[in-house]
Amino acid sequence: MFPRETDSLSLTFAALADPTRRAMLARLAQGPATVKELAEPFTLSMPTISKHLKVLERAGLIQRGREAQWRPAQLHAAPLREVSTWLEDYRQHWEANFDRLQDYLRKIQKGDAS
Amino acid sequence: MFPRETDSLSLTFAALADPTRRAMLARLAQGPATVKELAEPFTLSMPTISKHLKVLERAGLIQRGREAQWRPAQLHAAPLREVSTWLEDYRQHWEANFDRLQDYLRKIQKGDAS
DNA sequence: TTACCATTTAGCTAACTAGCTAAACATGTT
DNA sequence: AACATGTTTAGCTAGTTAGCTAAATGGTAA
Repeated sequence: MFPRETDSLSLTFAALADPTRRAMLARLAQGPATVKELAEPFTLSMPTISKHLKVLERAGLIQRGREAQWRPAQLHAAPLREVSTWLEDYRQHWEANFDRLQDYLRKIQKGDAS
Repeated sequence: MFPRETDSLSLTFAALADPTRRAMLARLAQGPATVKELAEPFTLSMPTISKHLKVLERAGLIQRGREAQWRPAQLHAAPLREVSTWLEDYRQHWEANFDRLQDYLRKIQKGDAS
């Protein structure tokens, strides 16, 4: 009904929410690759691969070049820094038994001294 | 056509790919809250809020309790640790001009000495 | 029991996504 | 010019998502 969210973080998270695309990024972390090279590990059709690349490109996670009939892709990790920054606010919540500590604090706050 | 991905990381990223849900997590980082409290900052209907909570719960990002007619939610940050671990492999790619360095390395590798 | 408050379920719509095949486009080779 | 290779576009289908309203459920309080 309403246009879907297009804020940068949402675009990035959505792009990362697919194992095929994450595998592509992992490959590109090793260096640039052509579409054919990126498609090689999968049983997907080329158009499907092409679409995945579009999603990554729209999220700013890859940049594409032109070399003869090839359209090499390379990783552009800047959006991942945003993700990392976002995550930092939650680090204390997952580190070192924090959840159990929280539970304890909540319990004593309710007056349960056991 | 095929069932959609259900691996843990994909579920987590998909849950995070929505600003409403991220705002809910930010609120829950301050402590548990009821559905009504979580809904308060938004103009969304209660059923819509309820659905967002389901998505967060399915991703394991929140846990829910029962207290009389309330169903309080609390943050469960464990899945975010997975995200953090996944991200680490890419840290070098976004840090300190790394992209520009990569460009330079690629250029000299192609024999362009300029 | 009735009323009220918090929350979820049912059922709908519009938009988006991931996949496909077939066809088109782009570039280099013969 | 014709061909081969790499990649994208067009157009389809099935399934998912985010929103809504109306109705049902669960629990407390009169």
